[in-house]
Amino acid sequence: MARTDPGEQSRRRRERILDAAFHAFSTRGYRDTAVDDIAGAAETSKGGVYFHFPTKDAIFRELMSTTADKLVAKVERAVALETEPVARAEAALKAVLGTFAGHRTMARLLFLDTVGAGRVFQQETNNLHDRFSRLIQGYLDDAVTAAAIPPLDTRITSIAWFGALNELVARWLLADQPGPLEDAYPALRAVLLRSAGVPETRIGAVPDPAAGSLFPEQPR
Amino acid sequence: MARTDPGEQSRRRRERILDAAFHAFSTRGYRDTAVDDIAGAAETSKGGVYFHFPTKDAIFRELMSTTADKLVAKVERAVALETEPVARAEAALKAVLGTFAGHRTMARLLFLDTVGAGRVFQQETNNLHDRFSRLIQGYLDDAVTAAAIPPLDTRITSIAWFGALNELVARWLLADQPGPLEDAYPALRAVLLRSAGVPETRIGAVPDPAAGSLFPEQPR
Amino acid sequence: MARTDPGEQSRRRRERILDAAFHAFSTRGYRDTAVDDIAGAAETSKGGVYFHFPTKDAIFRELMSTTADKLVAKVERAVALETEPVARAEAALKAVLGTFAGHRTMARLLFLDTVGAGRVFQQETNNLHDRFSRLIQGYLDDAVTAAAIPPLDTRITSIAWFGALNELVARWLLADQPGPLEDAYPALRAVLLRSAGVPETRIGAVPDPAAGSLFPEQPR
Amino acid sequence: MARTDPGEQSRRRRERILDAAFHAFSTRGYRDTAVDDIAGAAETSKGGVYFHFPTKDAIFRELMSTTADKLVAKVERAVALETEPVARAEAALKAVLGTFAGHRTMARLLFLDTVGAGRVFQQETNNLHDRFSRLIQGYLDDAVTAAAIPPLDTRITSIAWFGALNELVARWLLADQPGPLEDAYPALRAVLLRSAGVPETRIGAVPDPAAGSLFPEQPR
DNA sequence: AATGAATGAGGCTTCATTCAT
DNA sequence: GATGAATGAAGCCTCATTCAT
Repeated sequence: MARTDPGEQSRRRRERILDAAFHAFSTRGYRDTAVDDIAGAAETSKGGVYFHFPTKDAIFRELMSTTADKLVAKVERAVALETEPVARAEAALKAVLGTFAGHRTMARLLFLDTVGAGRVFQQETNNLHDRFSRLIQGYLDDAVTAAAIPPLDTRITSIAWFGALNELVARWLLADQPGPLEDAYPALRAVLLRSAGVPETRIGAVPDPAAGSLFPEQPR
Repeated sequence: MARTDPGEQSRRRRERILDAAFHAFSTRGYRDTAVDDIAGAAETSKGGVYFHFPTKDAIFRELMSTTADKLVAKVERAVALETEPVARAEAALKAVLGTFAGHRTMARLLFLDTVGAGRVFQQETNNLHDRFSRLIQGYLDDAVTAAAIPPLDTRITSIAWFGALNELVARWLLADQPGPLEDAYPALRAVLLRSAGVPETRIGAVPDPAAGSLFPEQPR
Repeated sequence: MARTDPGEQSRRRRERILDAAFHAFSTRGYRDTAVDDIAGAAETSKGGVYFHFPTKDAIFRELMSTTADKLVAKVERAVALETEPVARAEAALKAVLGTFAGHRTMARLLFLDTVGAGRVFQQETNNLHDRFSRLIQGYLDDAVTAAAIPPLDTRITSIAWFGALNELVARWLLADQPGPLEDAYPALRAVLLRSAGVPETRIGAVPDPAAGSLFPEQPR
Repeated sequence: MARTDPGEQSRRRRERILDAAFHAFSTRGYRDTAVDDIAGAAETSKGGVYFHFPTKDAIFRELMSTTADKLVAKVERAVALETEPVARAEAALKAVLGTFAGHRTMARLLFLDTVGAGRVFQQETNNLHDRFSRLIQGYLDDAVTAAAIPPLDTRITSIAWFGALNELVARWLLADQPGPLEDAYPALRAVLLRSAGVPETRIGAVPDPAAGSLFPEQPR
């Protein structure tokens, strides 16, 4: 009689809660999001939320890790299309930037609120950042091995890359009326490739962006 | 005959409160620090805190801005000792890293908890990061003008620099048993200078650090 | 099969809170009643109170208006039983006095604490008093139209009536060991009817009260 | 050397505090006036206030009684100028109304905030109202004795008079844009004299006021 | 599975009063 | 006499979590 498995509906409800939480956390931050808000947005009740998740922070944690999973997968798919080491690094960079450009709230969740959630989540944050920087480090190591770039401290370099990316996205998120995030790509690419010692010839010319397009100067 | 000005003691108490708040915010974060905690640590009462400050976030704001002031002043003093553009940038970098190395909690306050404080402070955070990245941008612009480095997008580059620095410090703060922060300096210096197009000859050789000294691999 | 509607119990609890608040406000006044007191008296918790009402003053407001509603309804029912204008006015008077006599605390809430609640409620108070005096004014206007009383300033007269009533009740409330409130009815009736120009013959003889029965002289 | 008695200055300061308190209590009410507010307005410090008065409510009490004293004295002076009983009552009425008309804040203090101050002051209020109604009662008793009015329950009547007066003043205070209080005098006089059985001939014609002049109907 | 109601610890802020200087 | 600083008891409200139905 049932058109859907038993449990199918439950799974759907669970998903609705996650979506609602995702949106709420991204918008208002962890501390400023009440479980009631999530329940309301998911069109269920507080009790309903607690049926599917043991605590508020379990929701947050799950969101953090699945979101990161998605992003990592996306990066890996993009990287797999390239073979040349530097091109692979570029692909990773582009994938990340492109994803955030299209999913402002995802960026917000991953990059802005991790600490905001409080000390409980610092380990979580640590893991997340670690995961990403090690992903980058892997590509850099490959490039070193392939002699595409000189030997260098790939640990520090990958941290620097990730930090640079992070900061750029964060500032873009907080800016009043930012231009498209992708506008920053050429300049960022140049900065990062240079920092890893990629030869200038490989980098090529950097097109001059419409000055100030990404972060218009606000009169203030 | 009074050994202390009138108000001298009051000022001292105010300072004690700020110190206590500084430590508490740095350790536990804004949201997880109760005014009672601050009062207790400052050996006064809640009412005493409220005599000196109108609200909890006024304390936070004052701390943020004076701490930033101190750091900026320190950087400017260090930079003033150098004349050659790249050397100036290096001095700035070293000053920041050195300061944080010696004041772990200051770093924590400025770099980790800004967002944690909640959306009220995002503007504050924005200002802070902006201030620092523009400081860096100034030095980069000078270097471009002096032809010490090729023309480049100094806005993006300075954001990248700040982000790289930020991330490095943050990871150092969150690491379990990190080595001295200064150990990271040579590698970071190389990465950043390269990213700005400083010629390889000017950068010189990067000493090989004791592998993994800064972030010892944790079995996990 | 449930013996009680869903929500029935909730409504009961809500009512219990209102009752408790009513009693507390009437006894100690708005400012001197803590939400904790209300919760305690309603055998629930502070949180329970806040589940049913958004703020403390929402409770007060609801109490004010429903109490006034009840009283107005009572007066209107009593008045409807009479047709002759002066008799209607008398009925109204008697209904109010009788209600207060039986519900000391209701009187207290409506008449003593309105201002005590603070300036926020002055508008509320204004409305309440206005409502009552206009009710009276209506009856007086009818009486004028029916030529039962001479033309007069019914606005001022109704205010005077309400004030007289108010003061009498207030003094009765505050007196140490007052006699029954109804004892004051004959004299008050005479005073008010006379004030509206009702002919002496219609008023009739005023029975001599046991001297001082309402407000026994206190040695002091 | 001193041009003023010792203590003269102190007395002046005390007076300044009372004035400031008077204004503050009248404007914001007892509970919403902080001792700091009083100190500030009196251009002294909190400690200064506590040098002159033991507690906040002592200030209030003193203000209440001296203000009442002044008003009583004024009434008695006005009454003393008349000999005929009804005229004396009229004089009292006129004096009170006239005083309030000129001292809106005094009225506010005496009539609006007495209960607002909380239960501590209910006795105080009781005394105040009692004092006034007995003053009136005295004049009514004289009038009865002089056979200017028929025998009646002067206690209840005086309470009614006071209540009527009180309510009229209160509504005038709370009205948005009330006309001059004195405009209400003729009608109020008529109401009250009639209520005490003063013959219609003695009352005379009541001039028709500009309709609604005292309480303009507000569209709402 | 879901709901709404209840709980109670904890947070920020206010303010009358006290007191050392 | 006066001042500013300090105290601490309340007060209102929020919210993660639990639970009976």
